[in-house]
Amino acid sequence: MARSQAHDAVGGDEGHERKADGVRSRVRTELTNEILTVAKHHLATQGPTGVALRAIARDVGMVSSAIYRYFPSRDDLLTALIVDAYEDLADAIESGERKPRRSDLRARWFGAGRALRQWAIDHPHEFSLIYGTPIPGYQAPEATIAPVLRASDVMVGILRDGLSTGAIDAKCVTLTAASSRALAPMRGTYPDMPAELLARGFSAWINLIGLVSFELFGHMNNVVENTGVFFEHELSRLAGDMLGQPS
Amino acid sequence: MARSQAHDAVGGDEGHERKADGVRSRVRTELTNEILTVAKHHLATQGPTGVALRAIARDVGMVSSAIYRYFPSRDDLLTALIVDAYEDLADAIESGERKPRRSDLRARWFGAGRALRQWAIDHPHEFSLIYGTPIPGYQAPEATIAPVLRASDVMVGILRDGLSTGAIDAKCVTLTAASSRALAPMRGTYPDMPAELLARGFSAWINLIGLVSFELFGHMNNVVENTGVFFEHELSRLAGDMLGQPS
DNA sequence: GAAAGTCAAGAGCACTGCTCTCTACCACGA
DNA sequence: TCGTGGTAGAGAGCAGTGCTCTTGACTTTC
Repeated sequence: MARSQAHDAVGGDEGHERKADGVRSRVRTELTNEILTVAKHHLATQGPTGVALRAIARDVGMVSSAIYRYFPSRDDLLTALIVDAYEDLADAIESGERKPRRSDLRARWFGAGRALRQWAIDHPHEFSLIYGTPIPGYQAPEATIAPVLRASDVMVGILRDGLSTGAIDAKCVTLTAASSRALAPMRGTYPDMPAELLARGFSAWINLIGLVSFELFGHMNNVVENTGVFFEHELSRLAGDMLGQPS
Repeated sequence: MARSQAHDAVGGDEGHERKADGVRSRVRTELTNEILTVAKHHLATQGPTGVALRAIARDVGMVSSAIYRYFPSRDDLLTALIVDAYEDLADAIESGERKPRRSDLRARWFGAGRALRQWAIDHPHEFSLIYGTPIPGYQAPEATIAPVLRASDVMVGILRDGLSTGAIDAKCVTLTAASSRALAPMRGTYPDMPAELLARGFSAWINLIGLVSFELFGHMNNVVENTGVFFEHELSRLAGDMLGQPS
């Protein structure tokens, strides 16, 4: 839930935290939590423009300048919300993929995909914060790496299981030497996986996010009538590409 | 370039334009153009937040309230910029697809895809305005339908030519009855095309936009080293899916 | 030439992020 | 136990935003 990170971001020198929790620091984290909760509510109801320090301060019951004791700038507050959203999304995907029995790779893929779409529909502003236009001055903090990996771990996990049981053919896609080289960072993250399969998985992931973005951002108007059905169709197509055709 | 639309949006009752161009209306369109030019410059250099009526008015050399004579609100100005961006993008894709000889479907697809990516890289804020997070209160005006169709016409054109020469197998993808029904609006736009092929083409288009978004929005950091090479790889994969493997 | 319509200008409202100073207060060390 | 230093919130203020309304000048039309 990223609260501790937000706290650290303000506190700065950890030398003061060795004494653990005095009364003061406890009140501090409590207030930090309250600010974040109110900010999350504003984000969910009014979007990013609704995350205004003054408005949040009004709701929390303190003066606007006091907020700066907890978050040095509005961007820092938004960053905390972004980290929160990443964690939330990872939770949703993980729980969606965990429901089917482990041997049914296709069901696990569908579970993860559906969870992603449903979360995006339920939290449009949070999804936009992650996969929409980035905030101007902002660049992804370190804290987002972990939850991003959690989501990709789920997807790679499906492929890995399919590979070990022989359900997936690693050579399903051809990859030129240059393309393989281009994927070096990802191959470093999952050194046990064949590059071909990683490439295919990343493609599918991009496709998935693209699908949800298209739907959420209104680019399916006048094109697709029933976006849910179309999403299922695409999910099935991608499953076929990665895991082979259904039995 | 959407200037005339923007003008109409303000003028409102067309009954006054029958007398064609008096001195006054000519000055008016000239000023409208200047405002839009300045706004485009601000958008390109500082992003959407830089499109501030007061700042634009300062550059144009008039008082802020005067802008409202030409654009009733900031959203209307942004809408004009969005329409402009759509037209610009359609221009780029069309010219990119038109370079190779007509019989080389694969080259035409690559030309269109590369043009899309290059335009997005050259105009990141304009791309974000179109395919990024939508503006809160905003919904796509009628004027965007035409340029969107221009882009999709290019893609469908490639598929149509491949179909007529027999290079493409229409039955390359299976489509359930429900999926076919879900695509009713698109099928209405291109009644001569088989639904299977339209579905495949739309998928590829979503994939393309997703790829460019991922790259532009920084989601390929720590994953892909050479995004250009990866994009070519994906372009090739999508071409294989739609047009068959290269000779 | 007078009436009608159009326009820029200016003041003003309600916001925004952010900085600065000032004064309480609380926890800690001597 | 009493100072003292760091932390807290409060308030004023700056520069900017979108937007509205009124006022006076101008152009077009009859």
